[in-house]
Amino acid sequence: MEDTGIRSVGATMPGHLIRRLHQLSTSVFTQRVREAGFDLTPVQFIALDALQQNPGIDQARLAEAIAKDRATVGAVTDRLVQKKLVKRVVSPRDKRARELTLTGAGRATLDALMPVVTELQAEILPGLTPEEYAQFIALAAKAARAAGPGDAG
Amino acid sequence: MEDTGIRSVGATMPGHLIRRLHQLSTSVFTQRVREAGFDLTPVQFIALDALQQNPGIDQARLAEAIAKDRATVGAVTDRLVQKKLVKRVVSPRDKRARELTLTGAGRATLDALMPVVTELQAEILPGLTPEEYAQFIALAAKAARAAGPGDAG
DNA sequence: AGAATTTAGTATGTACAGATACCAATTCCG
DNA sequence: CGGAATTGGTATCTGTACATACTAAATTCT
Repeated sequence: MEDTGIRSVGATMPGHLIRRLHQLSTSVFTQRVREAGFDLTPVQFIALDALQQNPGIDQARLAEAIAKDRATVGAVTDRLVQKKLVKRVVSPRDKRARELTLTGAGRATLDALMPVVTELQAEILPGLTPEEYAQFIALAAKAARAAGPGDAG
Repeated sequence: MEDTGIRSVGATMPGHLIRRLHQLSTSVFTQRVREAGFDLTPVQFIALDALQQNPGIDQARLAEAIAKDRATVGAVTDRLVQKKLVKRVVSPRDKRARELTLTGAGRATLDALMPVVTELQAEILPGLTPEEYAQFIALAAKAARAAGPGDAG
């Protein structure tokens, strides 16, 4: 790669840095998961994880757990149902709600992917020492916690 | 908000934390900018900033500067041209390329927004002390630099 | 010069992500 | 109990974001 003289932008802007890390994280995840023989996005994975930890919750509850809005979760759920990783049934207690559970395939996918995802996490923040990595996680978690669960809507 | 017993997910996963911060950052930016009387997304702002620093570059060069792919930059540029913040002309040297420059309105928008954006940055990482904030920026910048400019495409 | 490769931009398709609006079902409250 | 407010889900719209594939133009290599 030759030097084009183009200066990259936003090197000290937190928003831009976070956006960069976000796309890096997504691309590493998608690539490694595909190499493992699966076709699953980060959000789909997080949703499966949330459903394993909270079986039978409805879409609004899932949205809360993974910090997305209802419309997004509806679309993500559509894809997971279509891939037969999640079962969606109308709640007998509340006809508006749809209760979500992992299918056998969903559980199997999550089990197979968990070690892959654990291993890929270091790649998401390349060039950091283990101490720096831990520090970054701690700071990010603190900021995310301070932001609260309901801020993004 | 009452406790529903739903556990949130991914509290130690860097990818999920980064995704959370990304949405927080976007929502803070959009809200503050709208309050200032403008209708501009974070990516559109970064693009304007890049064009001010590198007037006359083409879309591929802009994509490189802001770390997006050509297709995305094409769409973003469409909107900036439509808003009359950017002028797009076919390069006389290379008939494939389109040279981009800020219009007067583009420069004015950038000037008006710069202090707003500077001020809003602290809000993107709430609950961090100034030292922690600086630390986070340093770590994020280090990781982004290690990732390299061409990794996400 | 001519063929092969690379590069710029666009088109299309998929997938988040939030805003808004809407319907249906439920809960709240008088 | 019955009207009002809330809640769950969907539909639509805008805007990233990337993959792939395609055209046209430029560059490279023989």
